[in-house]
Amino acid sequence: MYGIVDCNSFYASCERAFRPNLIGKPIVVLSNNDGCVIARSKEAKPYVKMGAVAFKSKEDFRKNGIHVFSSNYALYGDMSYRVMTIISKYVDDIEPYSIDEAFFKLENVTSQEAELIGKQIQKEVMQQLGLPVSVGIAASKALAKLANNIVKTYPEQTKNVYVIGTEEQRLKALKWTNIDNVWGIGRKLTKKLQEMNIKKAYDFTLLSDELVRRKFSVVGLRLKHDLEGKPTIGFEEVHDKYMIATTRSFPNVLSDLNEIEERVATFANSCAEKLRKQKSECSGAYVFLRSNRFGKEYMKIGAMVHFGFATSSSITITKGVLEKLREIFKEGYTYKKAGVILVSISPNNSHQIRLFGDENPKHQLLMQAMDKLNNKMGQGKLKLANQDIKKTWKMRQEHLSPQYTTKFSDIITVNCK
DNA sequence: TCTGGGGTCCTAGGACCC
DNA sequence: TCTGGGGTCCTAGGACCC
Repeated sequence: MYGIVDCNSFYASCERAFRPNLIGKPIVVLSNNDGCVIARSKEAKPYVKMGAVAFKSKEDFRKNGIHVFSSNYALYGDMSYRVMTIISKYVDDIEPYSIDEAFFKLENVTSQEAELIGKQIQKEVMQQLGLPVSVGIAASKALAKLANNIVKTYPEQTKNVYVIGTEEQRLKALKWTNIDNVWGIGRKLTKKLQEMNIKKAYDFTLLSDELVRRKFSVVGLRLKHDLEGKPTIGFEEVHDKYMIATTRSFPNVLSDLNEIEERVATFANSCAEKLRKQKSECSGAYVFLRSNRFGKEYMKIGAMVHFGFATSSSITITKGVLEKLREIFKEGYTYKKAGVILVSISPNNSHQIRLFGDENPKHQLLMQAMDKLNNKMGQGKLKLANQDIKKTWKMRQEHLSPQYTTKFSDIITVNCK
C-alpha cells in the first residue's frame, strides 16, 4: 500500500511548536521579503486568503488578532528532516515529496495494520515535534492523496488517518472528490474537464483510456490508472536535482548594472554551493532579469550560458553567468527580480574529460577549501570578490522567529520554578 | 514603499545524423 | 510528375506540484 504523510499548516505549526502560548490562535507565515501569505493556521483561514499581499492585509491581521511570522527556512528545514526521520522508522520505503510531505510504501499489510502504522506515525510526530499531521493510505499514490484530503476535511471523524482499503471505499472516495481536488489536475485541466462535464474524480475514471491519452497525454492516463487502484505513478528514488535555482525579488528596483551584477554573482555562487553539496557538476546555466511583474511594462530578458565543460566551480560559473548578463543587459529599465538556474547537471564522479581546455584543476581544491571554511565559520564568511563584501543584502523580515533548533544562541531557555 | 521561491515532467518542432 | 525511413539531441513552452 501507498501512504502520504502531510503536515498540517506546516510553517505555521513549526512556529507554534516553540510558542505554546499560540495554541488555538490564528497564525500566518509570509514569503521572502514579507511579500505575501504562504501559510495559515486553521484559525487564520477564515480571515486571510492564501497569497494575500502582506502590506495590504495589515489591517486584517490587526483586527483579527493574527500573529504574523516571516519565513524561517532554517527552522522549517530542520523540522522537516525530523519528521522524515520519524516516518522512516515505521515504513518500508519513503519518498520525501516536499518540505512538509512524504509518500511511503508498506509491504504485505492489511488495511487494519496500515491504519495502525499511520496512527503511530501521527502520534510520534505530535509527541516528539508537536506537529499535527494527516495520513492517507491506499493502493496508489493518487488514491493516498485522495484519502489525505478526506482526513483534512474530516479530522475528527478520521482521527487524522484514513485508509481506502476496499473497492467500495475507493468508489465512494472518487464520487466524493471534486475533479479540481485531484492531485495532478490544476486550473487549466479543471476547466477543460468541466467543459466535458466531468465534475468528480469518479467521472474522470469512466472515460476511455484512448480518450484520456489523446486529450491529456500519458500524464493523464497514468493518473487515471492510479485512481483506478492500479499503481502507475511510480515511487521515485531519491535522486540529485536536475535543476538548481537561486532567484530573488529585490526589496526595491535596481537599474544599475554594477548593482545587478553583484546580486547575480551572489545567486550564481549560491547555486554553485548547492551544486557541490549534492556532488554534481553542470555544463550550463540560465540567467534572467525581470521588471516589476505588476508594473505597466512588464519585460523579462534571459539567456543560456554554455561553459563548454562540466564544472562546479563558483569562479567559472559566476564568470560565465556575468558575461552573459552583460550581453543581455538593457539600459534604461528598472529591474525587480533576477535569478540564476543551473542546468545540464551530472554527477561529479562521472566527469567527462575534455580533449581541449578542461577547467584548471586548482579550482576544485579552492572550492573544497572554501566550502569547508564556510561550513565551519558560517555561511558567506568567504566570498568571491565580485560579491559585495561590505554591503550585506537583507530581505525584509520584520517578524522573524529564532532558529530554535539550528543555532546555539537561539535555543530556548526553560525556567523551572 | 511594499506583490515568493523552487522544483518536475511532457510535447512539439527544429536541426542534425545515417 | 515524382522526393524514404529511422533515429538523436536540444530548446521552448506549457502544465503541474509544494
